[in-house]
Amino acid sequence: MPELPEVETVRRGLQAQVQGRRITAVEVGRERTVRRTSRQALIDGLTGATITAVNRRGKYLLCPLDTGDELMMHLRMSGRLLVAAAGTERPPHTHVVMHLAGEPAQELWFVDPRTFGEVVVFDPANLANELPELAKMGVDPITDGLTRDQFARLLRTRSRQIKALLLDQHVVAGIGNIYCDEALHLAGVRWDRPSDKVTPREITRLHAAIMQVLHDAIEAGGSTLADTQYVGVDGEGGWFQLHHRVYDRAGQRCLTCNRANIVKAAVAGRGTHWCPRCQR
DNA sequence: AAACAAACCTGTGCGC
DNA sequence: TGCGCACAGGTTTGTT
Repeated sequence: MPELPEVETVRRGLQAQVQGRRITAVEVGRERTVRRTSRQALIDGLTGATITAVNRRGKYLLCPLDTGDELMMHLRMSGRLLVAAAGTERPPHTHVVMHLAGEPAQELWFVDPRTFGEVVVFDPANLANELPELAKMGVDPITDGLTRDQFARLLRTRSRQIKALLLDQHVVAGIGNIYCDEALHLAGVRWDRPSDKVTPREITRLHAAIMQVLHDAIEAGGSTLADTQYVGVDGEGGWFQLHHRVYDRAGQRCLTCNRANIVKAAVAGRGTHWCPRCQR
């Protein structure tokens, strides 16, 4: 579910609501959510700690603590982070609850029906051992910045289908299925083009498309689909889904050429949407 | 090395 | 209305 724009929206919400606050108590329901370490490790690592910042790299939320450790939260497919008044009835699948010091008395909930998401406290000095995939993460177009030439080099390094390369978090961090399809359509590039055969002009267009779609989606608060799985920390959804030009529009007329219909096919198990007329 | 399938789970939407 | 199946924003792992 949540890709870079959704996670960034959550990050901003957390920054406004929980940065600088101390965690007074922690409850862990389902242990699967803290499988990277353990229930006790999370409780010990967070109780009494103050969240000093809320950062993001790709789809990873990273909160440095005043203890020197860092809190990492990943929403995967169905995770949600919600800030609510202490004592409010919790939704089903609330697996972690952090009680926050200060007024008003509030709680931070990690809610996750499919339990693919995770929450862990780690030692940033030992990143390569404790979170190896984060240590090898690629460039985040928003957090790190991504220049057109830097992007061009990433495409030339290897020959892979462009969609697979864009989705590879070790190359570019944060792009998921929705924004990948949207960016490729904006740029007029088909998903199965070999990355090293994309022309310089197309690289320029694709780079601009990625930056634009991520930027616009962040401005719109992300995409909330019909199942309302994704929402910000206040429970409000985003509205970028209203601007989707290919995602979830299979069979509908392309909004760019107004002639062909959007096609959807399963590519490596992922739904892939494109316009056969606009994308070559 | 690249491409794919399956796996991890639960909820929803669709066709019958 | 009810039932069963296909499918879903992510990532890892194993197999061609």
